[in-house]
Amino acid sequence: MPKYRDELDAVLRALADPTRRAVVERLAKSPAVVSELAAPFSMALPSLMQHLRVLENARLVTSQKHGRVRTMSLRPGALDVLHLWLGEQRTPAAHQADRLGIHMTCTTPKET
Amino acid sequence: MPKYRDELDAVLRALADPTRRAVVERLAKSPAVVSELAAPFSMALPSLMQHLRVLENARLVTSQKHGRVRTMSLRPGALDVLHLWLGEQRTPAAHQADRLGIHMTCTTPKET
DNA sequence: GCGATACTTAGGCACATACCTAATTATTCT
DNA sequence: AGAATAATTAGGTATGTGCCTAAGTATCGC
Repeated sequence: MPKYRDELDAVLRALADPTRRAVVERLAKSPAVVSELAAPFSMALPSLMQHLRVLENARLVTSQKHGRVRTMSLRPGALDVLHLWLGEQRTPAAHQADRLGIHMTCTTPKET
Repeated sequence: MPKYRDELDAVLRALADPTRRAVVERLAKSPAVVSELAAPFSMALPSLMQHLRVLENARLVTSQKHGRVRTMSLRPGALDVLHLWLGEQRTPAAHQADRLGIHMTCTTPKET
């Protein structure tokens, strides 16, 4: 039961950094190897690696190494825990907001 | 345009802390005054105030002072930006599911 | 085998964050 | 007015985070 909280905490902490969020955004499109992920950033490789480790510890991404190349992927359902929490927060206030016609961008998916 | 990113960044950073998240959870139920919010925590008041300031800067909450009492409320739609981002990160599989009208809401992600 | 490639490990520095106590301000109560 | 209450400001510490360089390990291609 407190597992959910820990999971959520790790996920939010991981996503609180712009670099890591950018990595997640990139991986949402498709898996990529470490050097691919590193390319867009003007950051030393070990620094990026550290971010990748954080993402992996938060179980947002997984990786597997083939030869000397490590491929990272976004874990399917990795963000579910966040969705769940968000859902819980839209209790009375959200309902009120809905009533008042204040926009609540619910689970309306976007096309890319 | 980069406003969205900044906003998202502030929100995620604010939510990355368990104390602040607990405050948000509390405020999702109803507005509350500072001392009410502080009560559940074994934390000095100024420490909690700092968290409240972070939440306010992230525009997750608003406050107004009447006399010597400050009442904090969750800003309606405060979490929309997160919802929006989350929607964008849905994996290709999720996009497909959306198209098909399958709702992939998580309940309890347990097993690995 | 040998150099190039793709990470990985180790160690270190600077600044941010989360907490504290003590003192202050501004209201409200008696 | 004077004491109690609610919040705020000021200032300090300890740990965490994000970044770096330098050096190491393990493959791959010739």
